[in-house]
Amino acid sequence: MKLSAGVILEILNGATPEKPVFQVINAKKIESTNTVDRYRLLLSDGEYVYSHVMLAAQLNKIMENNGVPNMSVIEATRYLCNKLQGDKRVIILLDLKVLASGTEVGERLGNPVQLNPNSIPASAAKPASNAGANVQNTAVFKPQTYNSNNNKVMPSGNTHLQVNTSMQKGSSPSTPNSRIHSIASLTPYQNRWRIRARVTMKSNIRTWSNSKGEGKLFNCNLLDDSGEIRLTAFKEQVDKFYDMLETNKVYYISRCTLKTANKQYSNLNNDYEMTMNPETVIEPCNDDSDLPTMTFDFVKLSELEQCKPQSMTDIIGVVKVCNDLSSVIGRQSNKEIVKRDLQIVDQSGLAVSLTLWGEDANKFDGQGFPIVAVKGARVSDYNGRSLSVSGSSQLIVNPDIKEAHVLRGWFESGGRDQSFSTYQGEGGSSGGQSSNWKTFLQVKSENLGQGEKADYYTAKGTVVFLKKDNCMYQACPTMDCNKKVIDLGNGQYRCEKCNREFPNHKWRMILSCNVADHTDNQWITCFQESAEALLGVKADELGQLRETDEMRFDQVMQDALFKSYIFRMRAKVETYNDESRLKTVCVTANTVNWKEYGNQLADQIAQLGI
DNA sequence: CCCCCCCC
Repeated sequence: MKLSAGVILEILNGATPEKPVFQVINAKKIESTNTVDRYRLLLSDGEYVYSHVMLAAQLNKIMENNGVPNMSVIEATRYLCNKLQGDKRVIILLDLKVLASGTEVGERLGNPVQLNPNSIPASAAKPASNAGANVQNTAVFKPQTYNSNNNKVMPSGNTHLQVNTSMQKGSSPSTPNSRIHSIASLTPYQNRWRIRARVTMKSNIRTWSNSKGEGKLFNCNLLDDSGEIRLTAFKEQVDKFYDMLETNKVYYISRCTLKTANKQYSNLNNDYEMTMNPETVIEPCNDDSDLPTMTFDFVKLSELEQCKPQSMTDIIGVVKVCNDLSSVIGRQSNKEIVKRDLQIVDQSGLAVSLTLWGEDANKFDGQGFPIVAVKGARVSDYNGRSLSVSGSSQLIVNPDIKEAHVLRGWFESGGRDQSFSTYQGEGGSSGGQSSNWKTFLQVKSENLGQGEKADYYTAKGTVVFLKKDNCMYQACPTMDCNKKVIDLGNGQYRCEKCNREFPNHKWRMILSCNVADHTDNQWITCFQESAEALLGVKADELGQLRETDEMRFDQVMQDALFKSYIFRMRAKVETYNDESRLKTVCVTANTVNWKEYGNQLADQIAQLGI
């Protein structure tokens, strides 16, 4: 009996060969309370064994009549391969024919090896997959485990996270609750499982309030030697389990709700995540010495280029520069936040900025070139690429793991003296500043400003239109108060914000103008300084002109047209009266430095790679 | 059911 050797890989890579022949190594009933039960198969093609295989529900009858005993050789008359979130693929058998019963075959055919669903090798038929995909799964450093309790690096036997204990050992329905499942084997299609896992991260309790309601929650990350998963508790379950769950301790956990993880918010290597429900059972486990305490999926600093901005990734580096504490005012929170910028380096020859916030920043000691590992660092495209330790990140200083020792060895034996390259904003040199050069067409086609945060970009543009109506107003003369004043007519001007009258006012500008480049045009708003730069006149002087010499005022507006500048812009969609539109504020407008701009163009041309 | 994690 001949299996279609290699056919699993072909199917997973998009091919649809006719009537492939497989061996069913094992079948397991996945019971469901809210839909029909399904069967999950461990399928072999003689070369590979694949575990993400489901049987269409209409074939359940065959299974129930024991029509496909283990080791049966089957022909898949009809089948399909579905892509799930995270590029996972599941093969679904729609129709099958038993060519030889397992009772006759009796053994595995060939010497198939388990295929890791997280990293399916390409076959000749592999279609182009999406570029820029999360590179975490292809990190060059293998995930390692270590045990912080005894500070010994444990042997890394856990690099393959696909091990599915329940499938490999077969099901034992007589004791469904006593057997321990591996985290990697959990799917939303099972409802009877129990894991034994270590809490590697526990968040604070957070509250929320939005249009859908309000409540409180916390998450924690769970780890066993097969993989990791995020667990979230809401409301009642927060009260029930928050104190009980402690970081670094091990628990038996069962009866949580599994759902597909939103990769945007999770840095864990799991397609699913768990939510506690009223049935959830958690018991402490004291014998925890065998479980790993932390896994990393390190990405080299030179590989950050392939990480999408706003994604999370695990990184490790030597702190070459530790800057002093500083603080910023959060744009949305409007509160002062303490931060510290580090510059970290690794063997890949890159130096990247890593920002610590709050307590992490406060207590960080940069003496002696410490090594920092961050699980779930946020990647941003500021200055090309930079990193930030976010709330769900875990920062570990001088971790006792193999990668850290290798890094230390490299740094001490010459690494510290080598020169490092840095990421640049698009277009290369711009005095170390993030430039992010865009044409106005790119601004539109790339949907700049459509995200949660404002987008900054640089563009060369020519002023083609100025709205002179309402381009300036009489403002409160108090420093830092730019509130429009009310002309009381008696020579007094009232500021509602400062709640007082003044004998004078200052002039403030809000200049709407249209700027164009060779691709498109853009309406922008220029406030005081940038408006003065475009008009070549101070606001107070222009205000005088407007009141005393309208001809010359108009002339100033006229003269400002058709001049070119390098604009620094902040773009953000704003919603007003249910209508949302892109608002672009000019941060600075500088006269064109032609030598610099020429170099800039030359860089862009070079990047075309012609 | 959250998903904010900040700045240039």
